[in-house]
Amino acid sequence: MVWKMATFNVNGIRARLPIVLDWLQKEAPDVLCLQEIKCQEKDFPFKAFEAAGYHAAVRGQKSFNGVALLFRDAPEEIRSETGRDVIDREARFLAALMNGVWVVNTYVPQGRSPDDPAFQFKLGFLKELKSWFENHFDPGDRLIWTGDINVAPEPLDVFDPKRLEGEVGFHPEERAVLADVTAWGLEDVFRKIHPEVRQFTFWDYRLPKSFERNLGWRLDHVFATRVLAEAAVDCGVDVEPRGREKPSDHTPVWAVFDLSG
Amino acid sequence: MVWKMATFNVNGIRARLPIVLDWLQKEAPDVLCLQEIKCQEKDFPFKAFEAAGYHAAVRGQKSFNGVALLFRDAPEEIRSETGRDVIDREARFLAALMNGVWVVNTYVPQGRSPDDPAFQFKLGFLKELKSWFENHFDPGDRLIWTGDINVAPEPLDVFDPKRLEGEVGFHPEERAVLADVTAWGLEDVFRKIHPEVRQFTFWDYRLPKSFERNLGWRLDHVFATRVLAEAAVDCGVDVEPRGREKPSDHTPVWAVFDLSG
DNA sequence: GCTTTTCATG
DNA sequence: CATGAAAAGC
Repeated sequence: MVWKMATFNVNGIRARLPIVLDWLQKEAPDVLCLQEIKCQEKDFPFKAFEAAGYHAAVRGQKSFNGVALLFRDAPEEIRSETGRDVIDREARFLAALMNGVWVVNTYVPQGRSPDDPAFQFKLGFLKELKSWFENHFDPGDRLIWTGDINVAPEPLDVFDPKRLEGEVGFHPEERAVLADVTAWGLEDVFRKIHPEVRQFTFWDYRLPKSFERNLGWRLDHVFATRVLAEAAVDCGVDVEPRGREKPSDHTPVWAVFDLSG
Repeated sequence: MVWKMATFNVNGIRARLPIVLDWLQKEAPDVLCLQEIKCQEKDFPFKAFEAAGYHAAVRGQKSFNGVALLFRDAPEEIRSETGRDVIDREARFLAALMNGVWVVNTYVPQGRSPDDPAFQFKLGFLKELKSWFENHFDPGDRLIWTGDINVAPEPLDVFDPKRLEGEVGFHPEERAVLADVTAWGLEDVFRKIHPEVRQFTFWDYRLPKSFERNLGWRLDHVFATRVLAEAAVDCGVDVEPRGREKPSDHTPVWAVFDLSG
């Protein structure tokens, strides 16, 4: 069975509804992980997605954050909480077991600035996630950790690594903590398939013409346990939605896996 | 010379720009009087109108009110103040002499409720306008008073005169004051041309499906001095803009005059 | 309902 | 440069 997943930080699902619906139609993933839906469950546009053939699970919050999963086939299990302090503090986590794969969708805190308490919140979130993986899963399981991870892992993943070194999103401490999480047993699927490609997933609204000048960051990831990463057939970033009218500042990342084995 | 004027309460010119541009293209009036532009002069979209072949005069105010004139040919004179207390208090008045006709564009205060100070403000505005006409013009001049007058003159001008009797916009006191202004020497051009037609120009957003059910009011008017009213060739309400996506709650009223005589 | 301002967040 | 919220006005 060939299985396609994707992740998209939409920056407000209500504002981005036409773009997301068009993308579902065009790419027809089995699952789409959303971040920054910026609404409560009661305000989530379930109907529009039903009409497009997708069901949804939502972990909402008023105004900020919020994550969701859109899927064609009912998941076997859904988790919107880890029972831990940091991760559960805001609506940033939603996991589901679908087609035998655990899909863990996170909106990792942005971190604000390295000397802000938000930065420690970000590091704490990542550390807690690692311990949650350790306690609930085995690196031999079929598991994907995806979403807006808000960390660019390598110099190749930011538009100007010298200038951006030490900035939030490309700070050595974050990269070390991220490396520690993935060291549990996760591979960066995009990087595995495209070892040398400089491809971003986020372009800041506040930097003038950032998208036109490709001044971006690769912050949205698909990490998979080794068994799954070896089953990855393809992985890519679709830049089209970022070029449309009223785009999100992020654009979708997708991956295809052959789950036959 | 055949001359076409129109009036449109846009409820925010920035939000209504596409609708107004389409309407100018479609109807090509010589003058379009706008009300409730809801912006300061510095935020008025002059450029977009220039590109469409129209120049603008603006009496702006932050957030509320605001009136403007769009015209093809430069006016001979423009007035944005009367020098009076009530009319000049807010951005609700803009007059220009164009093609030998004085076009007086007003956004008459809505009045809020009959026991609110805003209601007296509305009555005072109308009374002051009458005295301004008396002091500056002669009923024999070519003059048009137009805009959102916020009064339905007759039972035929509201969707349910029994139910609405005494409500703001159809209160006997306002109708009396309006009748007193027009008694100076102004005719209701729409009503002169269509003596029996029940045609509204405003449908409240807050009343569910008001437009679809035609639960409206005729609040936007073209009053002309007798000489001019006799030169009126046609007058109508264009309901199309009110039926579009993201409409204003008002729709344009237009009139055509034969100015040859 | 709909548009505006101001505010908080990214 | 975006989003969403809240309040004021009609």
